Amino acid sequence: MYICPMYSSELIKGTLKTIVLNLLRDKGRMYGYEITAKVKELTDGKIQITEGALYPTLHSLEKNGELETEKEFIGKRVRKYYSLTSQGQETASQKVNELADFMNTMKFLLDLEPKLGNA
Amino acid sequence: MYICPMYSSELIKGTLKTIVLNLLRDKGRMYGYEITAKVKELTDGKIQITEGALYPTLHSLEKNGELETEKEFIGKRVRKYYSLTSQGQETASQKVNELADFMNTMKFLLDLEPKLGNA
DNA sequence: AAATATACATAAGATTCTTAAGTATTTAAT
DNA sequence: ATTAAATACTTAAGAATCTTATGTATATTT
Repeated sequence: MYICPMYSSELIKGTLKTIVLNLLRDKGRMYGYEITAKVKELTDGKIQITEGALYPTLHSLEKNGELETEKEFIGKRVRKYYSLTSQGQETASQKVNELADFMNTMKFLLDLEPKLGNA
Repeated sequence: MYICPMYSSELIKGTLKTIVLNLLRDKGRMYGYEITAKVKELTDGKIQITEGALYPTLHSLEKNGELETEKEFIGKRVRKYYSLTSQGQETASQKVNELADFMNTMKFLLDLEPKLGNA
């Protein structure tokens, strides 16, 4: 079995929003730094979201009405907790379903199994 | 079961080279237009590679020594057949393995199954 | 005291796609 | 016969999204 130390960045591209939305759906609310740490932990370091990728994505999702934020002070330091809006809940479901479907298609395409009818 | 008409472009990004290399490994040699048609057919139209994406990718892979070409005339029209170099064979294997590993990781991450040890 | 971890933000540059336009031959439809 | 659609390739402008780097600041560990 092939073991990959870390995935090439092209693969992460396109799945980041889905990862974030799904994690927030599961955990309720999280802050940015926590998301990077959780993804790294859950994937044994194989997916490491950089801050330069994450924060603009979070801002974009918030601007688009998928996420809402609450600020909290931990001592003197600010934390921004993100959670899904109701629209974000729907988007999360759609994105996860689409990715699951895509992965099935890719599996078929890469295995090049004989094509069966859809009946 | 969710059915997707066509995947959002972010998902295709990052998998195009892998798709092309794998198809060429399976078919021996193909020309560009044939690749777009084959992928569309195999995926029921869910993955439609545009020419603006494919041709630059083929040129890039050739420039990088993964592919080699033969020109053939069909009547007065030129066709460029692409096939894998020995380096391309290796790259194809690596890319497919990496993508398979990535999909396993993503499946785990999206299902959020309880983490099991790797022992 | 210094190094590392926590926690955010953002800008410049790279990559890779979409969209569009261009060229030209061949086949199918009217 | 003429037109439209399919075949077949190329390339450029623009958009999206990531990497890399920098900046700021607090908290914890060595």
